[in-house]
Amino acid sequence: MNEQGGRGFIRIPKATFRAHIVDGLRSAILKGEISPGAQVTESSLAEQFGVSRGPLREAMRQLIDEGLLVTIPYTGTHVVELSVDDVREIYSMRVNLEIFAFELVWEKRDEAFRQGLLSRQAELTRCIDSSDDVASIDAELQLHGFIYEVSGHKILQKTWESIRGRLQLYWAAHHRAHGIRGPRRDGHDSYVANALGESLDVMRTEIRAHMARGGQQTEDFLLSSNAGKLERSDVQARATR
Amino acid sequence: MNEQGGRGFIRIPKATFRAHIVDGLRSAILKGEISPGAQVTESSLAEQFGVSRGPLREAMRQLIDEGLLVTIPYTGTHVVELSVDDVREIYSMRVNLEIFAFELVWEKRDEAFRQGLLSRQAELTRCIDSSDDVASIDAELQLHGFIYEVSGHKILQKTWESIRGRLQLYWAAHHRAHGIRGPRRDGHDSYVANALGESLDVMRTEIRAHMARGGQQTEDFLLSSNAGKLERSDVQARATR
DNA sequence: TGCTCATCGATTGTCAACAATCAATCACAG
DNA sequence: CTGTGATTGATTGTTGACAATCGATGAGCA
Repeated sequence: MNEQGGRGFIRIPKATFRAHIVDGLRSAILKGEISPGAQVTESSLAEQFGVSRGPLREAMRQLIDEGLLVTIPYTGTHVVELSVDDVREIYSMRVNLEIFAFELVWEKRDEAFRQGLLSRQAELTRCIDSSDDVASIDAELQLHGFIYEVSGHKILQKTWESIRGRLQLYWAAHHRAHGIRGPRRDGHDSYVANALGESLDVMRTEIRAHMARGGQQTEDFLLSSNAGKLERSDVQARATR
Repeated sequence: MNEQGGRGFIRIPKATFRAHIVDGLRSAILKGEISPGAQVTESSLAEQFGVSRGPLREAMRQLIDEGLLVTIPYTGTHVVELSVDDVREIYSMRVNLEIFAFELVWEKRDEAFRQGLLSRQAELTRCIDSSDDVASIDAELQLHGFIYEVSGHKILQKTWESIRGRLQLYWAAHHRAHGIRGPRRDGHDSYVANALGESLDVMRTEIRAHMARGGQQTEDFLLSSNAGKLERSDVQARATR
């Protein structure tokens, strides 16, 4: 894990240390600098971030809430491990949430919506064409997240954010394991086309198909890479939020 | 998980102060002992619960995440205020979540499911008949929550829990303001009947109608009781999570 | 060998004091 | 009287030290 040279005396990092640490730690987890299953201790992280255990503790608590960390009282805290069931749940939930978001947005689609969707699609295409896998993961999340933003539904948005982290974690692990990640560009082309199309029912079908493809691919990866890790379920069973 | 018989007499969960405080504080908020909009300070609560500010702070952070508290850095923390938009969002989200839950459960409905649903309906009816409004709120939440439990979908369950608190807060405030709360018993009778019925589509319609009734009732209450409270939006605009 | 139990190191949980920030107040000049 | 800037009290943010708990280790013994 790389320490960014000393600790810059840049005041006003974020209104509070906690928010700053949350971003840094989450980023480190999603970038794979701390691999799934690895233990993270408050003391070492506090030293790395140059703060005391207090704010760091609260930051970890938030990441536990986001489902990126798992903790066992008085014992230890680990980066969450991949689970096939979790991935199934995430994708089935995504189908549900994204259809709901489109139902909210459908009648309010305007030129700005069209532009926003197309620009994000273009960015995603660019990242795929240049084989920048890490950036393409982010671009894909930006594309899908756009719908939730436009919906203006705060609870829906927060729910999306609560699963986005784990989704990104799965994708990032998938990328590191398989070298190439390869999201289906034509899949997103038809996704965007239908999102701008005439029929909401067609879009519903598109979302289900879109998620089925992505979910299946991720499941296959997990089944192959997770064989023989039985202690994980044991850890999760005893874990508390 | 079964408790090992060895020394399993440690009755109190007492695992951590934080969990205990979260329950106590949330209960106090939902019971109205701290009214919406009231300020809660860490020091006074710490003294009240007989603990230091550390664990209490983490407990508050969790309730902030649950949407029961709102905090402004370095300034203060308040019990969240009712907002018409929030209620709209909660109810629209509930329609979505509960339909999803029934889609998951529908094919797996068995005798245990039927029994669980009927017993909770009976409990709700009993509370309504005895005019125990506070208990009927809890009973209604138990009835609806049962669906999410049975679904076995952890993310869906957590999402439901993340809005349940605010829903309960609204209902409790409604009850205190109007004296009588009066959930529609026949509404729940048809709800349960359709939940045990043959057609999933009918159940979808039932859920939409059920939420429309409850949502409209709560909205009317908020519009009448919240007139002239404009500074609230100001507070929420500056609040951070 | 195989089992029990005390011990030890590691990690999280808790505490009380100190620092930073904000909002209200008040003196004061125009 | 009105607006403005310093002051002050209140509240959250941060810190380092101390306590409680857990899992592993190894000694002791049948």
